[in-house]
Amino acid sequence: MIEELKHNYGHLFEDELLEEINTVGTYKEVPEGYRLIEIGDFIKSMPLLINGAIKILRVDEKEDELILYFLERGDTCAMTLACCMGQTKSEIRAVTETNAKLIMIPVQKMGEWMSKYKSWQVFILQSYHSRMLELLEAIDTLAFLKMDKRILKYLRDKAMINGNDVLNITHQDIAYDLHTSRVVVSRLLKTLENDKKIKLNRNSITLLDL
Amino acid sequence: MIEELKHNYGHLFEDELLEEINTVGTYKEVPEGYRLIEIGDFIKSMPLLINGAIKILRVDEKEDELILYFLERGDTCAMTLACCMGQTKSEIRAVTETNAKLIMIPVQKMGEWMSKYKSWQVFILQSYHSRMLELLEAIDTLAFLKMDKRILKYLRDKAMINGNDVLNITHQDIAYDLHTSRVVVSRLLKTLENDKKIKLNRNSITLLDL
DNA sequence: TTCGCTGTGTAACAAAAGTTACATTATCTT
DNA sequence: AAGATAATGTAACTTTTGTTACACAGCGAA
Repeated sequence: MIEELKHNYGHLFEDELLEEINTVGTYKEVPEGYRLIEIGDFIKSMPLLINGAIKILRVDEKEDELILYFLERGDTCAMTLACCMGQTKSEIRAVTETNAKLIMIPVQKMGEWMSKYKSWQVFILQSYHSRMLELLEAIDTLAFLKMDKRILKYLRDKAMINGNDVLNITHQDIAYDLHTSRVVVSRLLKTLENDKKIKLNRNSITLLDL
Repeated sequence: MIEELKHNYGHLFEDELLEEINTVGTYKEVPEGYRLIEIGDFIKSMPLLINGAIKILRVDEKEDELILYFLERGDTCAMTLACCMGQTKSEIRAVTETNAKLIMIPVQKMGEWMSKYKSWQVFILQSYHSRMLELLEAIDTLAFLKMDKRILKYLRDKAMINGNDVLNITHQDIAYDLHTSRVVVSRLLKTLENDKKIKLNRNSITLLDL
């Protein structure tokens, strides 16, 4: 695991810290669609993403979902950070978007390394910052965009994350992530197809306007 | 300023840190409605709020606004934190909701104190966490609530912040904060009045259902 | 091949929010 | 008191989104 660590985090952390991570961290491989974190979970370890992607969702009392953002290689979950530090429950759901490899770090180490390694401190603060910006982007999307633009943005983000312009996804899946209804999604997708922005097939959507 | 500092932050910081804050910080009194931070500003100092309240807004290219949350006594602006650390521009607008007293801390000190004072480290991380939770609440509001509930929530938050159930505010003001139109606000407020939840007067709204 | 399930297309209607337009009322200015 | 200005009320209409209902197509299992 040390080579993968170096490859993904070598430019961020000094060797000593990489060694420590290697020693106390647990390597974990997770299949696509696995629920890493559930609302209300107490978090005992924090994930460093080695490869793959993770989808972060907000869920309300009625189990209505809304996608917040995706995490990629080199990212960590700031919400988890917060939960670790504050000993509070998770406010979000995390689901693997693709197969993923992670390293789990026990909570106690986080605070310890904060004082010990400047690079870790910077990493944690920057993670918070990035996640904050992603939440702001999610807010912009909700507040300022109509549903057709939201769908388009969602498809583009997803294509980016998966590194593929052909998305294997159903209209119902999109409806869940954007917290709307399947009929609305089908309707707007059809308009996007007529505008030559996408191509629709059963269980797949191809992005055309890149 | 040292007494006010102790009164508001004494339970958080050790005496030595309070002394440092007192030495390097600048005391500042700001009237209601003053723009503390504008989108795109480079932040050179970070504010500790002594009393009063600050409204944090998101603004898009077309100058459309949306309220994110209010800051109160004892809070600091995590977005400012992020900007300070990362040397990036502000992503939000901050306007005093009431007259306010603040202490401005120069950027350089932030990182310095992070390593030097455990209490400062905890304070900064908790601030990030709190602001993160407020952004999530803003997202919930946008994604899961209809406009009538959003208005009611807004009025309650505002009453809480101002410590007064009588709000001196116009329908247009509300429309700006919630990013909708004045007509929509007037219409829904009238319905809320008919439901005996509020009492409407020119330039003021009284909350009835507490 | 037939059956059944899942996914998609679409019509018809309802609800929510946004827009335009104008009347009315309160408050301030002169 | 008269006129100007700002704030509110409301009607009529449009657009956007959500809901219900149903037809039909693709595809795998029996």
